[in-house]
Amino acid sequence: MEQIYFDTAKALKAISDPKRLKIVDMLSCGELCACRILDEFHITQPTLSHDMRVLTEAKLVNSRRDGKNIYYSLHAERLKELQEALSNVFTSSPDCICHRKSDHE
Amino acid sequence: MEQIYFDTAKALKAISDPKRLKIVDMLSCGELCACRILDEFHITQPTLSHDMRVLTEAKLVNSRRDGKNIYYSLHAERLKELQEALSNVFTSSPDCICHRKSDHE
DNA sequence: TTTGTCAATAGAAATTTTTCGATATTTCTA
DNA sequence: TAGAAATATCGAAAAATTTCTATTGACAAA
Repeated sequence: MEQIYFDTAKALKAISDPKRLKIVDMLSCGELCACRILDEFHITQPTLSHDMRVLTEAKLVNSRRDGKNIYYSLHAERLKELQEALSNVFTSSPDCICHRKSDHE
Repeated sequence: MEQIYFDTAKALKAISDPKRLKIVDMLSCGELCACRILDEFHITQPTLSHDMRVLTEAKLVNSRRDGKNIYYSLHAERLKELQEALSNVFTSSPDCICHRKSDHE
């Protein structure tokens, strides 16, 4: 199977959770520190840390340290790539598998 | 937490799998029967049946019976809605949570 | 350099997801 | 109507995810 399906699925999995989706939404207005994000949820600090790791490992979110705080922001380019990948999947393409012959036709 | 995050996350979860993402890609060229889809993967028939149920329950895919076969097709409107929901999440909005005051500011 | 604050990691329990073999259901055809 | 073909459902095992408590690590301020 083509790599693009694995890469796209991994990014989608990272945001296929209401909490992480809301975090991305929050970050869309600009960077926020972990403690600020934590305020919005009824979860423990390690749980948020895990969620942020999922988002950063999927390259959807950047992080930087400023003193004691970690600030998170969206990886805009990567998000755009994800949207484009989705558009490609959702719309017909000439080299689509379904244009090949099969025994069922 | 807002309902839109749950609804969107559920749809995303349905396609956050390389196999199901490829199935959507295949369907983007037009409807296909289950047996035709099964040909493309090294999985058993019950496994595909489960995957198709996930996609149809997320309303991303329609199904219809024609004789012995079940034909699947994309639910174009719903896919469009998903893309729009994602765009909203990815871009800044005036009522974003991060515009509210907090103790950290 | 000690102490307090913020975030990451370790380890574990609970839940969800994936995937299978076996079986049931639906429909066509002989 | 009996058998074959396509798909769905059941029940279970394995793997992945979620989320916690406890602890560690990084940094700043006193």
